[in-house]
Amino acid sequence: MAQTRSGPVRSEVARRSILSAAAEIFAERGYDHLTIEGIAARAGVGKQTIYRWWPSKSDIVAECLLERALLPEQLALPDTGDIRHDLTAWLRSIATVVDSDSGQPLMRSLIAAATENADIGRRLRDSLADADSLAARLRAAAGTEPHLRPDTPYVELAEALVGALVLRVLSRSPLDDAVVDRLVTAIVGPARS
Amino acid sequence: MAQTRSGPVRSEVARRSILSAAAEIFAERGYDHLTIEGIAARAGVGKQTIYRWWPSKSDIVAECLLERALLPEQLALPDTGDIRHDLTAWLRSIATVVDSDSGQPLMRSLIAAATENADIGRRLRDSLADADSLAARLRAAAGTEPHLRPDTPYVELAEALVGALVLRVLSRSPLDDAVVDRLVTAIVGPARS
Amino acid sequence: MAQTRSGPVRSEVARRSILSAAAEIFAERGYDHLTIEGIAARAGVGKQTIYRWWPSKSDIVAECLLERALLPEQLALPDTGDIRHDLTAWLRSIATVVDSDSGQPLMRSLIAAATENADIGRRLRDSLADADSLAARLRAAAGTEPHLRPDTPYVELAEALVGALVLRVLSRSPLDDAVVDRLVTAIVGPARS
Amino acid sequence: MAQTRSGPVRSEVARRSILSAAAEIFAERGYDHLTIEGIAARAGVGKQTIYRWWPSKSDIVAECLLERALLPEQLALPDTGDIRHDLTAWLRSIATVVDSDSGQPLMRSLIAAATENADIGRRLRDSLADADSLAARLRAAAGTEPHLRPDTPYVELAEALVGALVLRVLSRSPLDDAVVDRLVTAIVGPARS
DNA sequence: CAGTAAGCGAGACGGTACGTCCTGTCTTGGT
DNA sequence: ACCAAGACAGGACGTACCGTCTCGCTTACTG
Repeated sequence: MAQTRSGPVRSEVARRSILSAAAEIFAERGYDHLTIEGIAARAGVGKQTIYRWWPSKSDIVAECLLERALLPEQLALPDTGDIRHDLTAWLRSIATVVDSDSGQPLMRSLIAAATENADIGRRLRDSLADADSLAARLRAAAGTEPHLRPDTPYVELAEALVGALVLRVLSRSPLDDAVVDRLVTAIVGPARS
Repeated sequence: MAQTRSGPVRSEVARRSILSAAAEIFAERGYDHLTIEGIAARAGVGKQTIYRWWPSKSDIVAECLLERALLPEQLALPDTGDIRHDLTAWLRSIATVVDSDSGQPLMRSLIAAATENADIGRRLRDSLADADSLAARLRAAAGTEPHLRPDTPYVELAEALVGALVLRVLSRSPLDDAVVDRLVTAIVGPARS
Repeated sequence: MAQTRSGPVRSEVARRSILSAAAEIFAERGYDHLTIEGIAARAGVGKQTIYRWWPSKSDIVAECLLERALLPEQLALPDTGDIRHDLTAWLRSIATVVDSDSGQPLMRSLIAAATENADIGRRLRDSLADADSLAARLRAAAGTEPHLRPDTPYVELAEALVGALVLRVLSRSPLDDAVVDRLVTAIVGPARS
Repeated sequence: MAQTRSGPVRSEVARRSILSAAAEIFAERGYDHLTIEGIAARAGVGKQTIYRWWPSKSDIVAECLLERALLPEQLALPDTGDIRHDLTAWLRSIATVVDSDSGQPLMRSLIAAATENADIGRRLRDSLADADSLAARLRAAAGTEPHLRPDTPYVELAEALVGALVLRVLSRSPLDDAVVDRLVTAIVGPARS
């Protein structure tokens, strides 16, 4: 049986204050204006309490993502049975988030954080394109879409779609409806006439 | 007639020293260890000379990219006529660069720089997927690959491929041969039996 | 001929602000509440400007002493020709300073600073017992005081007197008139009947 | 009748570990590198155990002095009947301690501690010049030394001698044989021809 | 001989200050 | 006018300690 040390235990209050403060500052001012001192001040916490539990600010951001404190929730891929329609709707809802005044910097901040922290990178990929949603839907559509076949590498295809979004964020290209349509076409093939 | 200003003009020597110094430090230590003071010191230049001509360090990096001082050159898409073979070869040569010890951090640094500077983001996209190479080759292959049709949105397809690479870099996923094959399949369709 | 470097020169304004701020805080709160950050804040100066010119806070205090920013001025040994009377008057004026509410901590702070910085120690000794005043007066009195002879080691005798003061400060013993008289007697011998 | 509390009494083991650890660190690294956390760690003791029994680190040092854990023992004033010889021998033995590599910092550390704690100051004075040794010997010599008379204020004279030592430590002046001789002469008068 | 209250080790906590690094602006003297 | 050099005010870094506060344990007195 494991020997547990005695003494005080990690303060859940402090932990949550830190994550909330970090998420707030991140959303308000972006990743590179997110500082340990700022988090500590807003959370009402000593810096050491942060350094005790997280090795770097990117790890705090990663934990914020885990706690769903950073990204809006309405990004789930809908399921009407029509993959083309669902993808279009999903990309458009993403577009409204990403192309908003606050969304662009937020996404860029997330990508910046991902360059320092692999977990954030993976979460960025998975939270959009995880096996249970995007790739799975693509596989499920193999029967109805001639462009998609049973041996299509769905995971890579999903990744490519998400990657296209990332690239548009990085190049500040707008994600308007025409682009959404072309992206859907590029991935699932042209619409049947 | 306009009064032309007197005094010396911009020193080309200083400009090139600065870009070289920046490129070296960037390659050696990454974007976030790249500092104005470090550049000035290595370039043997006053800080003011840097601030006089560039508004931020990301703009210096952007100009380094323009001068081809940062990225290796062998990334041109080959052209044997076989799009599938060419893409595979191209991706593998990218993989050797990107999966090397120095390549991973360098790519992540570039992405980090892109989050601060739209030009870098665009250049990242275009230098890999510009209209004259990747997208053009995809369009040209429309005749031979059944998966690619005249109305396929090549630009977005090319972007998706590059985006997939970016996403793999961010998530530190290796880019081995099997992944390359699947990516090619995802983009240009399954190989004909 | 010496090659002088170009570039900006040390700011006299900053230097004086720092010394004033340090002297104020020292007088108000004592040596161990004197912090580099506190000095910088009150002086309206960056910390680096302090560290650029002084290796430690004790050196700032030493320079304050040099600039006569710390100790009151009325401590000069009077000269009426009567060494016994002059010493008594001088010690009493020191006593009023040292035994005041602010004087005790101030002297202790100076001693604390002296433990970190030999210059302060020497200045503490000399500013009270330097060759031109105390020791010189003792020597000059050799003719009139039987206790003092030409071969009396005046410097050490002066040092012993000052040392007695330091020791009283360290032990928080009051320096009342009776003690002053006994000290004078101990140093220059009993009064002639 | 008072309600006597129950529970364990103060741990003598802990008390001694703390004092030993404090004395060791004090001797090795000086008063300002002596920290409560360092003492606790070396003593294998919780910080609270220290704070429970001592209000500040200077009080720990004071108690170390009481337990004779800090100062070497050989500083007793010898007694051969010849006050001049005894004083000289005593001062020289102090000089070998004080002018050694470790002695100088140790004495300065003690003085630093004394600035925070009156007990240490008094002990510094008394442990060298207490009524039963130095002052008493001076009084006893009143018969044989013409410089010393029955009404000489011995206590202050002893204090002055010790103070001279303190001042030399503060100003980092060496305490060589010539200085010792002059100090003795200053205190007990010139040697008889 | 339980109950219970204090001492103990460990160490998390909110803080303060440290000394360093870098930012972007400015000043100086040289070319 | 431009440059190399670098001082300046300021902000953040990551570390060291402070003194207080839990924790779970052991110990010794008390009813």
